[in-house]
Amino acid sequence: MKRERAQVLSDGRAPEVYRTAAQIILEKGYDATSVSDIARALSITKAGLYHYIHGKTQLLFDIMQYGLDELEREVAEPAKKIADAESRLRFMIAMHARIVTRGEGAVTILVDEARALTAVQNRKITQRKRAYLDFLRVTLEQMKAERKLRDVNLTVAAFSLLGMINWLSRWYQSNGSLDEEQIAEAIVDVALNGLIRPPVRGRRGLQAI
Amino acid sequence: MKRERAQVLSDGRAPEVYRTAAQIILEKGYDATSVSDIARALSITKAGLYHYIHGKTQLLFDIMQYGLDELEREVAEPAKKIADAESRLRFMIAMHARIVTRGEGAVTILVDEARALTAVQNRKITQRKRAYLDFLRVTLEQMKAERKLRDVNLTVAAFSLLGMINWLSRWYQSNGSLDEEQIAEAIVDVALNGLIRPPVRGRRGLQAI
DNA sequence: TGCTCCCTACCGATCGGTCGGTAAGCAGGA
DNA sequence: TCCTGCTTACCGACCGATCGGTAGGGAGCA
Repeated sequence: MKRERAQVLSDGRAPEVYRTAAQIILEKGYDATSVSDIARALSITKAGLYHYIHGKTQLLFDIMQYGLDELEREVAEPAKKIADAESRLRFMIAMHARIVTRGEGAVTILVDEARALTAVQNRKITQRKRAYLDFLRVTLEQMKAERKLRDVNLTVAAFSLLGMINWLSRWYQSNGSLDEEQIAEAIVDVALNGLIRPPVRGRRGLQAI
Repeated sequence: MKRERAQVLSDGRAPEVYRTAAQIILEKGYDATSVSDIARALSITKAGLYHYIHGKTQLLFDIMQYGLDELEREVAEPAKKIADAESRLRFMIAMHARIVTRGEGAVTILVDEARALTAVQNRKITQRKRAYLDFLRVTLEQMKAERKLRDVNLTVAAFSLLGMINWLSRWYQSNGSLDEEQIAEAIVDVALNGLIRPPVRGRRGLQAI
């Protein structure tokens, strides 16, 4: 009888369930989030929530897999179509940063909550993470071969990039003075060109002559 | 009568308690660490541990305060004696990175577990964190005034530095191929000079004439 | 009828924390 | 030297609360 609150063209609440769970875990952290918290946010009971999920760690695992799906779909796959290594790197940094600032949560959860997984789950996630890191490294190696890179340690370089990007989730606020696009550009700029002016090799004015 | 197991010049186990707690929280995360876990590692009971601590969150708070003490004592205070802004920045990045790779835990816990604090505790910690960030910013501003900085957003710059440094705790392994000193130098180099070669402004050889 | 979706009611385990109590040591007066 | 008084450093037992998870049932739609 009651037809109120009818889901328009609903094909089930499953997506809503996972989106909501990701949001709450993003805010409070996985351990501090109880299954009841998630259920409450969905206005159902805990037992009702278990209709959609298969355990708390499985839920976390699924969210992380989705985060990796996002990275592959929106960063890695499109990047593979960019032949020039430097352009590809710029794209990857900017796009990855955009996903983090977008604030959907899955990618941030992916990097912050790995400890809560079971050993088996962790192995699968770590493997996919490594593939992403390797792809980033390959791009850096290609740039090195093209003599476009300074003489930097590639491991430090790759992790520094990821550090800058992942750290975004700790300080970026969507209502702040910088929008997502400015942040993405600024991060690319800082990562590639560094903070200080390159030492001047000859005066600029003279060179212009 | 029994004199065995005499603590040589012991002034109590309190330091050991806090060091051990920090190590375990660093490994497992605050929420996943139970008070019993810490007690077990110290070979005392939970009730016995409560002789030394005043609650779980107070323990976390104290560890974080110690982390901030470390940063102030080993980074900020010495840095204040360095007049040149660029030298000061290099010192701060390198020293901060060394504290993280040293692996004592307090500084890493400081940045990773803020959510678990009470509102009052969080305010105090946040205030001290902000003071550290402001000091970093002032140094960047000074460099900007000296025209030593490229035209970068200072907020993005400061947080990118912290991101690179704090991310170290996620990937640095003390038995890896890079030692703490190499990492510190590499991070400074990447942060200040970036990844790519500066665009060549006129050929070197010609300029030498 | 069977399936989806959600409920009430409940479980065992574990959590942070507290209780009363105690063994050992030390300081000082007689 | 022995006794008293107090402190430090712990322990076993227990508490209420909360956790993740489950059994079984019911309403509504196909």
